[in-house]
This record gives sequence, C-alpha cells and structure tokens, in this order.
Amino acid sequence: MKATVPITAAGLKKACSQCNLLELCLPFGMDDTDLHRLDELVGARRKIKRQQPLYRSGDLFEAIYAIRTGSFKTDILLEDGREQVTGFQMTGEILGLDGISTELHSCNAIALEDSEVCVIPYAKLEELSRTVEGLQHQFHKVMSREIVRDHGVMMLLGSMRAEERLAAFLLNMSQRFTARGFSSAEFHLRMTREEIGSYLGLKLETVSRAFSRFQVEGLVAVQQKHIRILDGAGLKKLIQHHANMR
Amino acid sequence: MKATVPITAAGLKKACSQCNLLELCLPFGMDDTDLHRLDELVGARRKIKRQQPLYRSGDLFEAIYAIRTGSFKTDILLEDGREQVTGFQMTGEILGLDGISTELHSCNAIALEDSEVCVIPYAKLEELSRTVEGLQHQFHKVMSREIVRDHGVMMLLGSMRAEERLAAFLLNMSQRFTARGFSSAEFHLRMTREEIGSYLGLKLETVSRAFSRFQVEGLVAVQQKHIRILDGAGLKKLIQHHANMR
DNA sequence: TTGTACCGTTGACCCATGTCAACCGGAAGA
DNA sequence: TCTTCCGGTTGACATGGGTCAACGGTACAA
Repeated sequence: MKATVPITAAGLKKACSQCNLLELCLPFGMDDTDLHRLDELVGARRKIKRQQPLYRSGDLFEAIYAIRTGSFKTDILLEDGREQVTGFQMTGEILGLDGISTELHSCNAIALEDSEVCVIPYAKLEELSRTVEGLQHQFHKVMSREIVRDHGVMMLLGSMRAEERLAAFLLNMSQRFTARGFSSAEFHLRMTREEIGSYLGLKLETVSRAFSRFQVEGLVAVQQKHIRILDGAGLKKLIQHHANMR
Repeated sequence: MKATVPITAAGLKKACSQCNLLELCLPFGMDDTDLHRLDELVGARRKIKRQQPLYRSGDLFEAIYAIRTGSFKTDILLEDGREQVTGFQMTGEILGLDGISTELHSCNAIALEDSEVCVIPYAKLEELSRTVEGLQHQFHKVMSREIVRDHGVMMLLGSMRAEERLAAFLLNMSQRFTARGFSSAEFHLRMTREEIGSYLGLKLETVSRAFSRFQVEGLVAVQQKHIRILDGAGLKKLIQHHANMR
C-alpha cells in the first residue's frame, strides 16, 4: 500500500547543518560540532502527496520524520468509523514518536498538502544519541514537548466550551506560523472544518458557527480557509474569563 | 511549600534489581548486567502523604519518579479555577516526564493515597542511558507509551459519549490492576467522582449517573469506590457499537 | 467512639452542541 | 473553459449532559 512512495534518495549531505529549519527542528540548541555529526543521521527525503499517508496505524515503525515542507495531520480511527484527529504538524516538527513504544505505529499521518519529510532511521538515532549528548537531550525534549502538548489538548477537550476551543486553536496556529516567520495575524489553514472539529471534539457545523460568531464580533475575518486575526487579545480573553464552566 | 518532605535517603542498594515491580517499571526488558547498573541510578525514596504534591506546576525539574507504592493523579489548573486531570498513575508507572521539555514541571502530581516513589535524578538517567543501551531504549519506550496513552485519552474526550468514556475508564483500570496481580473484576478506586469526571471531561453528577445506569443494567456492582465488574464484555460492546455518534 | 465534613446519589430543569436538511460558492479536474 | 462535487454556511429542531438543589451515607479526625 505504501510501496511505491518516491524516495528522493540523495547523497545530499549537510542535511541538517544547512537546513533553515534548524531552530524549529530536532537540532535546536546543538552546537556546531554536534550539528555536523547529525548530517549522517538523515537517510533520505520522502515526498508525500496531499491526502496520502506518510505512515498508517499498524505499520512497522522504523524511522521518525522531520517535516521539511508542507503539513500533516495525525489521527486514530475507531472500528465504527469515528475519527479523532490527534494533532496537526507543521514544518520542523517531528512525526512518528508514537511508534517507539510498540514498534508499530499507533496512528495515521496524512499529508494536508504536498509535503516533504526527512527520514530519520530510529536505530541510527538511538545509536548517535549515545555519543552526541546534545542530540540525546534534544530528542528527549522533543518527546516531552509532545507530552505537554497532548496535555494541553486534553485541557481543551475536557474543560473548554466550543468557542474557547476554537479560540485556543487559532491562537496556537498563529503562534506557530509566527515561529516560522509568517504573519501571526493572517494565515491559511490547510485543514477542513471537519478536521478542525475532530481535533477539537466538535462537529463541523459547530466549528463553522463559531467562526461566524467570531467574525460578527470582529475578532477574526474568515474567508474559507483564509484567517485574519483582528483582535488576538479578545480571543485570549475568551479563553480565560469563561470561569466556572464545565 | 514542598520543603519539609521526608527523604528516606537510604544506602538501600539493589533498588531496581530486587524490586518486585520490575516488569512494570523502567527496567522492563533489561538483562541482568544492565539491571545491576541501574541500581546506581535510583537516588533515594520519597514518601508522599495522601493529597500532598510530589511536584507542582512550575517546580524546577530535576528528576523523574517511579511509583513504588500508592497512586497519583496529575492535573493542570487554569487561572479561572478549572481543573483538568490528565492522568492517574499506579505502581511501576513513571511520573515527571512533562518536565523535560522546559526544565519546569508543567502539571501537578498529587498522591491519591499515602505513597512512595523512587527518585531518579534526570541528569544521571541521561548519563547512564548513554552507556546502557537497554536503559536508553526502555526509557524511550516509556515516553512513547505516554504519548500513545494521551492520544487514547484524546479519543475518549473528543469522540465518545459519557457512558462510553466511563466504560473505557473502567476497562483500563481493570487491565492495569490485572497487570499488578490484583483481581481484574473487583477493585477499589482511589479517586473521587469529581476527579474521574475531570479526567473524562464530565461533571461528577454525570459520572455518578452513568455508574448507576451500569448498575441497573447489570454491568457492574458499584458501592462507592468499590467496583465489581460483572460483564466486561458488555462494557466493551458499549464502546464499540455506538457507531456514528459525534 | 462520636461528630462532622466530604462524597456520592438523585431529581427537575435548561442550554450548548449535535442532528438533519437545504443551499451556495469555489477549487480541482476534464 | 466548463462542470462537478466537495467544503462551508445557515436554519430548525432534538437531546445529552450540565446546573442547581436536596438529601443521605461514610470515612476520617478528634
């Protein structure tokens, strides 16, 4: 099923040390000497077409992936067809950490647009991180950050109301676009209302209505997937001042 | 605030290699030689009284903890007072992984009963796992398992109805008691209805009502915190066959 | 052992969000 | 360029779970 995926093999050395995603990705905080040793780590790049899976639940786990271009969603499917989107990933972020525990992937990673990832063979990563302290430390931080992020989502899902969830989602996206050098106020969402809804534990109609209400209240300008944040402070207030609900 | 916590310092060597929680805890799957090297890792034990924090959000991160006896909850507090319980932990499970990313803890860990933990200084753990492959690998698995578990909770919170959530919770508890050599059918919950509710994204009344309904339907016998599972298969069906909801 | 505060249960009512349905516009493919 | 279909919006209505309140039992502290 995932057989004929193009591997742009590549003797392209200097994978990490010359990558402009440095500050966002695995090598963050590593010094120059360590950094150059990282170059041997990245095996190949892989291009994934929009809507195609990078890996699927049940696939053998062999590598983690760093997103070079594009974006992904990860989701879990229940037997009865229900889907839960567990996250959206942007450039520089790491995919596949779920596979380490059982050596099988436990979720699907689907490209939201044509994308490219760096393949980081896991065995190599463990080996190299035994001698390169900076890598070891950074890798642990990446995993821990994922855990903290997930706890934040649990907070969203467990204790916030529809509008608060959407506000938190928009602020989070804005912040991540900013970190990548894009506008914090204006951006293009790559996912559908349904995918946002699944992520936030809401139906797509509820997401759509919340967007409309935000628009009416002058908090954001929404045109399909194009979002312009007009009052970020207002969005923040929405999250904080809804005391004693749920 | 956490100043006067008793540290049962201890020259008690053989911390891990003689611990009966071996199969559940960090050393799982490590061979004898590696195991003995682990003994140097566990610095001290620490006793925590019921309702007391092992650590709090914002505390400096220095160590992770393995639960020797007792149990804990982890939670996040929002400024406005809302609480989200992000997990319940039992013997052999690891606490504190959230702290690695920022070197500050990002949640509170509160003892649900008088408990004891093994303190594993993080710097030492990183150092040792650079030479002990088995430890490195096992530690990564523990972190990854936490990520997978969190995704499961997101599934609960995002796509399941109240009774499904509670059924999933009970089955999960049952399975974890079984793994510890206790009855899978009869156990004592250490947390309140409110804490269960917070974890499952429900109000305590809803949890209580769901328990009552399960009782009426002959799925479980509930007497306060004492739970007897009468029809585990029935609980499983509840989760799976509620197709096309949410 | 006794007292008490907390925890759990239950009922009545209400509201946020889900459900179902109709319609519209734009992006992708022919 | 044309066509089609998917994604998004909006309305009307249904309902699961939240809210508020009363009460009873139990486990913990003194």
